[in-house]
Amino acid sequence: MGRAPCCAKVGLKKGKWTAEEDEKLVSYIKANGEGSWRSMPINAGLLRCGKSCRLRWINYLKDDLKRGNISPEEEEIIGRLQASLGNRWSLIATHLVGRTDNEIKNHWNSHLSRKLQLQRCPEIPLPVKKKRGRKPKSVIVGANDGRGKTPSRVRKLKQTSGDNKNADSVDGEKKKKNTTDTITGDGNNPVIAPVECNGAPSSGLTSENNGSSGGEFDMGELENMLLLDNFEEMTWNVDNVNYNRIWENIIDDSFFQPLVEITMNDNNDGEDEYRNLDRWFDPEFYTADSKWIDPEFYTTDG
DNA sequence: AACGCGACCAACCGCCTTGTG
DNA sequence: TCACAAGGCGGTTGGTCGCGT
Repeated sequence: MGRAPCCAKVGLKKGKWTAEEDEKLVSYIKANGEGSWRSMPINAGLLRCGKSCRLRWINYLKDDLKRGNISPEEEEIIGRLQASLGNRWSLIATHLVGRTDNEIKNHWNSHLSRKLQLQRCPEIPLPVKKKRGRKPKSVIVGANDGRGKTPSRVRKLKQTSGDNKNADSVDGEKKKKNTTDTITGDGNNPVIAPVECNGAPSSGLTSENNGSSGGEFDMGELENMLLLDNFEEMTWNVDNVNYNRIWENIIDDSFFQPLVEITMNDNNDGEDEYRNLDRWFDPEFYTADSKWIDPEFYTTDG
């Protein structure tokens, strides 16, 4: 039993907004600014609940919204961010100027998720539907359309931190109904559980076992990665230990997904440790000394 | 022309998070 | 520390549109 819905009050209008209502809302916000959503409808002379006003403003009436079809470039960004961040639409929306979380979410649910699954797992048959009805605005393409780049490697890395608690969970169980959230981990360091897909190209970084050690580390593959434009190296020193981290640049120069951390053990057995950074990463809160969540370790000996 | 069906998307619902006293 | 209110978020619903039969 949750809180009673805010729109349960008798007499409040629901459903489509009229042009007159839009006008009232816009003129009120332009005169008084955003905020105080609960009292706003009364002050603005609207028979709507505050939440409804907020949603209408954010998703439809704001000046800086970009209307129209989502471009292939935007789809590329959405796909990569969704792979990295999960269904955190509001966070994803901050990387797309003029797009709202609702718009991105709708676009994802309506055809991007299907499109990307075709690209990543073409061998998995999608539910066959009789092809009828309206053609989609943006044509759904198959795996070989030339636009689908290698999916974020993070998705292919094995998730091993099974006892991490989801920040959204209560008593170990998610309260929301029908949730398909793939993010695990604690509130500060949630981790995206990978999508298993036999058709995904091998990165050489994926361990076949769930143990904390062992597994093959393909140095050749790592070197090949470093030749790509979207991978970069970063090194630093903490307590006389050199760290060398490989980053995957998944969006632009300001958004990197850490992929592999290499700890240089120059002073003991000469083995370097390769740590699979199979963890979710929020660039807004990331610092170099962030705690890892149950990472996998790899050694040069394999 | 009428109907059925799928695509689209605005809006709703319910839970979580944050702010405040 | 706790309770409450308000804001925010993500999942879902349902109305509308347009194409195929």
